[in-house]
Amino acid sequence: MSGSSRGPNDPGRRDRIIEAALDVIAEHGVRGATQRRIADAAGVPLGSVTYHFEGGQELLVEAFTRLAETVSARYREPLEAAETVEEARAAVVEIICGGSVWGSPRELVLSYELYAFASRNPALLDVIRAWMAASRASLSRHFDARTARALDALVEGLSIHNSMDAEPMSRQDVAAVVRAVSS
Amino acid sequence: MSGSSRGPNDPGRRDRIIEAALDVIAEHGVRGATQRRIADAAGVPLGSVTYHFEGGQELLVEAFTRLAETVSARYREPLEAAETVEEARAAVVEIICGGSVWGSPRELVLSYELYAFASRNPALLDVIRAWMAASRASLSRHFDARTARALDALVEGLSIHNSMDAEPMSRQDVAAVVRAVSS
Amino acid sequence: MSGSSRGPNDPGRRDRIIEAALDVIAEHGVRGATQRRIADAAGVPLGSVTYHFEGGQELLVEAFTRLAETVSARYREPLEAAETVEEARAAVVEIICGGSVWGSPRELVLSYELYAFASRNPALLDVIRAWMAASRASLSRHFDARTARALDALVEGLSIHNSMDAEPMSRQDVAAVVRAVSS
Amino acid sequence: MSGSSRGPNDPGRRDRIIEAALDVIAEHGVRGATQRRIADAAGVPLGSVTYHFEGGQELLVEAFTRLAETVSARYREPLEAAETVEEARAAVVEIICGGSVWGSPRELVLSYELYAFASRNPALLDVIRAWMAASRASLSRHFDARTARALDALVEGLSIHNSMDAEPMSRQDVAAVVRAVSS
DNA sequence: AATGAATGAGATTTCATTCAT
DNA sequence: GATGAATGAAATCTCATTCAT
Repeated sequence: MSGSSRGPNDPGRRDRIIEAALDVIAEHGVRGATQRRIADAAGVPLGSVTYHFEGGQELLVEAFTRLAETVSARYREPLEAAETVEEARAAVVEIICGGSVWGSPRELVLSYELYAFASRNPALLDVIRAWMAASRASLSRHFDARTARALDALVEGLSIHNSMDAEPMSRQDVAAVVRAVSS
Repeated sequence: MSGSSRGPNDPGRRDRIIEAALDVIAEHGVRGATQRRIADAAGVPLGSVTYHFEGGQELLVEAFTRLAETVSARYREPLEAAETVEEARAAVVEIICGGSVWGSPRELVLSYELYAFASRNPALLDVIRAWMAASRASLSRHFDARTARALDALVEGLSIHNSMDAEPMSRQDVAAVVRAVSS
Repeated sequence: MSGSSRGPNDPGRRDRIIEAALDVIAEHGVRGATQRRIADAAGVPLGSVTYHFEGGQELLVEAFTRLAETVSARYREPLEAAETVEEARAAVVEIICGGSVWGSPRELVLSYELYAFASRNPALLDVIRAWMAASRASLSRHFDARTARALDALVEGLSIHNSMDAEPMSRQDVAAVVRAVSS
Repeated sequence: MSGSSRGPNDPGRRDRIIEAALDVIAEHGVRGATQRRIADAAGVPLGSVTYHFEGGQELLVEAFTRLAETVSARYREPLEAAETVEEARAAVVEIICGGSVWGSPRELVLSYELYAFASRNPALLDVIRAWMAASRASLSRHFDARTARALDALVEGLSIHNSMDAEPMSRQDVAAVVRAVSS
């Protein structure tokens, strides 16, 4: 009975492949995210990728879905913790300036890849819409619908520009803009 | 004798290939932008692509550079035409809601691909920075630096979200947000 | 059920490709030794060549290494069989004139290709040096070091010239020269 | 009348291409001797190579023919200058050990390429035979036919081995072998 | 005569997928 | 269930040659 052949010997493997896929996409882009590279990054044999995922498309969809969920969760937390409008504004500033949501350039780069990829993939477009809806729902606990939407867009735009600018906008200026939009 | 479009004399060919590359990227993504597809889209033989461009990377860089210049120009025009702050605000609203800058989903999709691609290509990062600087310069004719930056980010964020939302933010609401940020 | 030569189980395939490579080099030169031709000669699909060898360079190096080992072994045998100096001289003459070492023009032609190729490949230069050292070691069982070296060079030079001359040097004359060098 | 279009503007160009071809073969092998590389090495446009030579084969044949003539001439001179047998022996030793004939590894490497290439090119085989005949004729002024042939082979073999050995045979030893063969 | 542009053929390489075990 | 071997398709790249000027 030693070494049973029933059941997965490595239950976390599927997850590891998904995480590795995101790493590879961040480093090489969707274009360079070949199954072999993903397998290497995950430390599993190539056949394992084909075994766990029916084609490369499926793996990409799952990876991006996970990305959206992860980032979305990190977005929601500080907003749900806020109890006053003032705290909510501070949370928005933190999301834009702090490293808590877009922890590293990694997530932001991945989001560009996601947007590009989702343009041709309806399933992922739905994932993005759900993500956006969740973000706005969190904001709506503190702001009216239109302001929530505007703040959400502001987070998006400032995050992108800050990541590309030589010097990002100061936290103080971000706070001023957030206040202007939300009052 | 009337200018055949083939043979040794086709001075616009290089340009046509670049335009075709953008079309193919918009339709199939950077991942699907193979040289053969680009050649077919441009109506030139495959060898012509490798003749005019030293490898696929160079072609992508040139194509994205052209994209940035084109979109940047379309962004600048309405702002430079504006003569009062009020007109400038209207121009910003038009850029976000109208079809003049992001004429079609095409340009927006291409910009996602560009952001993703530029993350791994310093030369293109510089192109993007120049684009952003030009946009802000146009805005700075009417607004102070911080506001210019904020509006630029707002354009980015709202454009993206509007393109993905089932129903985009109304022009009226956009105008309200623009006014809030710029006063 | 009788061992099909295809499918996932063909352990000799790597070897067959190497042999085929030597055949193709002999017939078409290193210049004409394309992977497709080698694959055809080995009776395997093209993909199989790239699967077993990391690039064409590796295949060439392995093929030439095998050539050196094969020819070297054939060189050594008659010399190790010899028990007297007289028999050793006869063995040298046999190596030069008989078909035992340079069985066919094939091996000699291959050795030109090897020398040319090794000029730009340190690993193969080492293989050749080992080959030469082995040859001299065999000769040194019967002759002093300097004579061994001279005889080895003589074998080389006469083999080459005989293969290109319209009429090779007679066995009798070869024997005389060998005697002159080794006394 | 300035810049007449009649007649070749650059009469030495054909020669320069041939020399460049030998340089490229020495550096990259016949396999790497592409017309583009040769054109670059000669400092002429690519079209010029096709213009002066009907196909790459012709260029290679001419280049190797020139090589044979050049090396052959350098071989002949010291032997024709010799007036006694003793001087002739010294000349042979000089050919093997000195840098006068195989001035650099370049010529020797080129000769491997030539031998390999000539195996599949009858015209070049004739060039090699003529070269060998000329060498022997020079030697025959001082030695009998059989000895001439043996010395010629010895030159070949020792040159090759010396070029590959970590340490070449000493001039003194070479002289002893030459004497042994030629007495 | 001479050449740069152009192109088709083909060589190399990469890749997703299949399959036997 | 899991995987290494294997392969065909296709993408990239190289090259000799052709052609209009």
